Amino acid sequence: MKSTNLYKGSLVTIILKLLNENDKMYGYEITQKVKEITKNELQLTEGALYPALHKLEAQGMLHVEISKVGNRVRKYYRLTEDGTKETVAKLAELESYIRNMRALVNPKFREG
Amino acid sequence: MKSTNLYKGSLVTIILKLLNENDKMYGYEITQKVKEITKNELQLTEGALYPALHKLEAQGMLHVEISKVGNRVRKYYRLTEDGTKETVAKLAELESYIRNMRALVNPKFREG
DNA sequence: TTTTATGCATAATAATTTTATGTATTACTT
DNA sequence: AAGTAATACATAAAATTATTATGCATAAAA
Repeated sequence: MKSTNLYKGSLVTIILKLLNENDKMYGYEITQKVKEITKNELQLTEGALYPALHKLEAQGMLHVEISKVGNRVRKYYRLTEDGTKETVAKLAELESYIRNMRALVNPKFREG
Repeated sequence: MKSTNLYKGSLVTIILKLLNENDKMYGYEITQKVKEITKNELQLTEGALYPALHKLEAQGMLHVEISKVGNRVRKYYRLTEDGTKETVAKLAELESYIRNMRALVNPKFREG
């Protein structure tokens, strides 16, 4: 992740949501998708991405499927059932975070 | 900071914005203000807050003014000029972050 | 009078990410 | 044909940030 330090803690949410939307993806593909969607504003670093994928897999959130394209190895990741549940939870957390930050930063968003 | 790990990296933004809005505040007051605004959803931990205030002071973003209320010491923090500039920058970063996260998480927010 | 609230502080630990590497295949350019 | 850029994985050391656990002390409330 290369950008502001605000993105700290957002990596898992991003990975889960993209997998939720795209069925299966491999690591490099995720980095490219993020660059594309954010118009180069956010670049996932490999040193953050791969350990995060491995951890999610170890936690049973993702299932891996190794594929070979020519002589090159690809690891396709897919959400498990638990991963899908976790995605929902993470998205709710993000909405809550955004709501709270908006309230903190903009008095207009503070309700009585 | 006690909540999701999404808040990692947001502490400085929160502190600067509250000081920008309230002219001067002391540490404990900041924790209470955050609780109030977020309706207890976000609790700043002292172990995070005080070191952050000290660091911002060392960086020249904040100016301290010690005050005594009864026998109790309070440290009022106030933005310096640099601190005010930094606040503007941090708020812009937050908006950018929210925009990017919305795009990542909600296809509706992706523009061509 | 004892608990809760106010008010500061720091140190050890944990978690997450950056930076720096490393390996290897494939495509593009000159 | 050779060199560079892109694709694709991986990990380890260092840095950053926050949590947890303390510690001290005053003031208010039960």
